Amino acid sequence: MSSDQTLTPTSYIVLGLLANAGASTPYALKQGVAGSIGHFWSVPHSQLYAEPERLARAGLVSEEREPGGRRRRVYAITDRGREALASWLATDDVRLPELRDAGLLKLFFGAEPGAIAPQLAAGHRERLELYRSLHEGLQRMGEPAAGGALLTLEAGIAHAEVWVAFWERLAGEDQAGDAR
Amino acid sequence: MSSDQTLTPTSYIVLGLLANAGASTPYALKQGVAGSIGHFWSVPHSQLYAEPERLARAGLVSEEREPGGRRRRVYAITDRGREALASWLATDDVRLPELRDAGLLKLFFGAEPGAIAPQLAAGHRERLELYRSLHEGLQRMGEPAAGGALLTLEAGIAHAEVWVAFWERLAGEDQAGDAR
DNA sequence: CCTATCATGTAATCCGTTACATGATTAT
DNA sequence: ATAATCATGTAACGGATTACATGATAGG
Repeated sequence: MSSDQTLTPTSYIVLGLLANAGASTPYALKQGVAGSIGHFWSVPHSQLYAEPERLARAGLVSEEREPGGRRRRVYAITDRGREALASWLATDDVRLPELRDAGLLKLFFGAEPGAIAPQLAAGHRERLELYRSLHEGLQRMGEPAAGGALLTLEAGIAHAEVWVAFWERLAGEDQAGDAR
Repeated sequence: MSSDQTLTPTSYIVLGLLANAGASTPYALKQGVAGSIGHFWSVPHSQLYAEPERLARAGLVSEEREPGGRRRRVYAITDRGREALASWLATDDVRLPELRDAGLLKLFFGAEPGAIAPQLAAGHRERLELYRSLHEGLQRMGEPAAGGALLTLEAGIAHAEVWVAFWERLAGEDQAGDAR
């Protein structure tokens, strides 16, 4: 019951996944992240070994070992973990996110747009199409309780569209300038 | 000349500011960040004391002390620092940024949109208006060499618009649902 | 058989966040 | 004078990145 109270976003990702998927090994968490929220907030797999340990120390998850074979660690969310997750979900802590985009940083400091815009445009376009197909897939199989994922993807789509338009504009302008 | 080569975005922010503004104290760097790039990529002031030290060890900036008074440290970019900055600006390292938005995270894990949307909508709207006025100001005083800042603000405006629309939609939908 | 890739974990390093602290100015 | 804010720094702690490592499983 040493609840230090300083939970990070990584903590809530682990708690959230455990709440949705039930007891999981770190590897299962890794799969869970990769297949869903990881598109918007990735977590290196080493953290998915370290973080459940911390949460176990805080009493928010329980830790057991598989009986046979590799005796892997299996984590499950506890009642206190559910409480912590629920109270986080309910609070309106409005820390506005920053863009923190390395491409923008370069642009700001005077990089030639043509040197970076095409690659970024292509990357964001690819991501945009992934989001669209994921969204379509989720919608098609009318999952209940997938509402959060749908909304998340909608936000991702809108942002990817903005980025594609932005970098494509710069790529185009530069190309025009060079061609003249 | 111990060039470890592992420069972070913070490193380039410091190098970029020193290249643009000339020799600066950490406090001047802090002002520089706050007034410009800090809107998109903030850096706590403690880093603006630590980072120049690292860069000095790597030979990318020089460090001197004011002769009189407080003998504050003054940093200036060196030729090697300019090279490092220029080569970073020229490379098309396409690490796509992630959204990493705490609000989205909550949404994904099932938060009630109405609990968080209004605050976020308001916050993003405020930021949007700041960006617009900064953009207008920059444009009005037709600075040369402010092209990067203008483009950065244009990206910021487009993203803020997307966020405002997204959270306002959720705030509205929820309100409608509650009102019934 | 051999070699990729998947699965599963540990270790080291370090940046970044978060306090803590105190000297100067300015305002009341 | 005294409070408040600006200016200027230091210290500690810990999460995140990155690399290192090795056992299974499947494909060729």
